[in-house]
Amino acid sequence: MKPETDARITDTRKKILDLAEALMLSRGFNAFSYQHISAELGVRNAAIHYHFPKKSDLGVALIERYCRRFERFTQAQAELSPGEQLEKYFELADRYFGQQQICPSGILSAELQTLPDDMRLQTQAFVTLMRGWAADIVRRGRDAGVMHYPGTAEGMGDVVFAAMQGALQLARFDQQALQAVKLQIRLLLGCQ
Amino acid sequence: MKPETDARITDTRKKILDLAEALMLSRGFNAFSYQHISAELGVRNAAIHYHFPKKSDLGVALIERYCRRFERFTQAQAELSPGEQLEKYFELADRYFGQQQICPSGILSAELQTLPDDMRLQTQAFVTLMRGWAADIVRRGRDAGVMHYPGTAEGMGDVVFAAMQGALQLARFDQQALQAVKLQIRLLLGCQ
DNA sequence: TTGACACCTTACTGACCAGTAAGTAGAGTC
DNA sequence: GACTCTACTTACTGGTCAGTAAGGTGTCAA
Repeated sequence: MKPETDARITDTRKKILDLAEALMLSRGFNAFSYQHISAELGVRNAAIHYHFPKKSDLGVALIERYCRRFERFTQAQAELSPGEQLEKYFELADRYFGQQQICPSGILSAELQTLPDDMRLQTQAFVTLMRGWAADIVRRGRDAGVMHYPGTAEGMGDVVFAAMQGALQLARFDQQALQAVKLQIRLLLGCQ
Repeated sequence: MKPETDARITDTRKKILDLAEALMLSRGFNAFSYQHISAELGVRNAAIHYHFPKKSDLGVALIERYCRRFERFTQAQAELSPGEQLEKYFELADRYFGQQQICPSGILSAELQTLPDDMRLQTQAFVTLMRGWAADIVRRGRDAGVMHYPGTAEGMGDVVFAAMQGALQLARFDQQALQAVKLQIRLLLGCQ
């Protein structure tokens, strides 16, 4: 039995992923290069290719990490009330906003047509996770009697997810927009 | 007095703009090149540079055209009822969806950090137009007693705008998502 | 002490990119 | 028939990009 799995995540590899993540969320996947990363990291270009032979390998690894992280995130929130879960969902967006970034699903779906197939599939999985969680929150909110809205939980979840993704993009022009959209969603869910 | 203004819009120039528009909405501004356009148009690369010396000139011209088009669009709808205006707003999105495209404000805000300054300014103007129109619709809808929602018209307008922008991106993964979001927005506005 | 391996480096390739300079063909003007 | 302007062309530059091949170095295990 080998103690591998996550043991082989070297320091450099993690730093590459961290830098690539920041670059992707602020500039987009197509708009950053291995040069951007290697210059910042103080290594040569080929060092990045050693860890991620193709750029799509880096992209897939990034989204996989998002998926794992988001699953840990939802599991950690599992015991909270739906209202608190919604606020945690909002806090995710706040964190992106604070770093002048947008939601990974926003960038990736905007660039989707130019992404390699493996990245597209992985993106789809990530979007499905985020969408599902939004629907879950509002479904449990309604079941618990603390959220009130017409239509289905899936429909309302999609509106919450889509509006938050759009709000992060809007916030690039108007700093207040994210707050405004969060407030309006709370009002629409009848939980404020 | 010269009869200029729009008279100098040649056929080629218009074709370039049309092709660039389609490319931008499906692939993004950074992800298409003058080669894409010239190959499709059967001219040489430099012909595009003749009409649009820098790529940012083409970008600015594109967004300016969007602004003019959107202003004509809202003026043409001025006499309709708020409910009908909302449906026209939705039809805009349907048209993008039908061509596997997303909203220009979606692409441009996602790529914003990599865009030249002149394009950023123009994008801001376009986003302001679209946002304002969404707020106008729901404000007049409430004033006319046909739409009902908590909070401010600006907040509700932002949610509608952001949700539609997000929905077009979501629709790249799930064909039903756009319909679902439109339906939910109608329900939230109490006009269905 | 030797060999294997992880983790880099140097040095390169070929593709693509935006952008430019100089020339040309045709249409319209005086 | 010379002049001018529009709308291109050919031919090129310099930069950036992802990706590769081959070599070096330090660590660790047998």
